[in-house]
Amino acid sequence: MPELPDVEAFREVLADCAQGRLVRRVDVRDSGVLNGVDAPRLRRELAGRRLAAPYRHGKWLFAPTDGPTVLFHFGMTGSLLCPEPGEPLARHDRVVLTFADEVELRYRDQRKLKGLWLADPATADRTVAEEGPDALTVGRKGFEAALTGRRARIKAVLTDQSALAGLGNLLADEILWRARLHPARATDHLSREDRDRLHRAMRRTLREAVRAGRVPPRPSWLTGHRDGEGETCPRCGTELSRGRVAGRGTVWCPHCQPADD
DNA sequence: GCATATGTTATGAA
DNA sequence: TTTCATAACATATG
Repeated sequence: MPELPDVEAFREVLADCAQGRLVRRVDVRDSGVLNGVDAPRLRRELAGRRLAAPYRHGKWLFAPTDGPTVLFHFGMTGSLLCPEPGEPLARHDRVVLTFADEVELRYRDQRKLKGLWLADPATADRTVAEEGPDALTVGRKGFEAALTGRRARIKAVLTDQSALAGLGNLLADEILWRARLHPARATDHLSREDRDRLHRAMRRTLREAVRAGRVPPRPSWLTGHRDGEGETCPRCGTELSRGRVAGRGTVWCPHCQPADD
């Protein structure tokens, strides 16, 4: 599930649920989601700490405390929730933080492809530095720099976190559809106007998706037509094409997004 | 059993 | 050097 808009929603969960509170208990129910830290050390290092303001870069979520910083990456199936008191534990609730007033924060994850890290603030900064600029806030110049020198197919570049941070498979398809660019177009063959359209489409798509807390599968969006046979383009009615681009399942409109380069 | 799935990463080939 | 496909990770669903 998680791409930038989802992670942004998890940041809000963290801010509402945990910011300013003291950690009372750390319950690691499946240490398979811990990276570079074991359950006893996580417990030791977090117990008694106070959560500061969380921040996000790309698909990474950072939860600084008055000690170490907790890093979250949600992989394909992770989520963060602040359940009502008494909400029974779900099968995939892997880590539960309980705060001083019994408020709970749960990291839930079916597939355990990623998970939690514990880092000092400098290491957290290094994680950010390894990525491209955040897709939600990058301006036209930063976007230009992210594409410059890249010859890969545009979808591969958009989803390459070291070029631009935050876009995943659904968002890349949605943005390219809005910008009327075929996902397999060579990045270095795009015109300035193509890149302008692409940046504008990215901004609009991200703003709306962040507002929705996800990439919304609305009928007016491409994402609303990914599943099922014979789906048609919500803009022109042409039957959508499906294939594999940059190793991922890809949907595009053969009429709105011509392949020629 | 097979294919698919919104994540990243290592590997070997082109 | 860059890019690509592929497999792998762990699990669920159709």
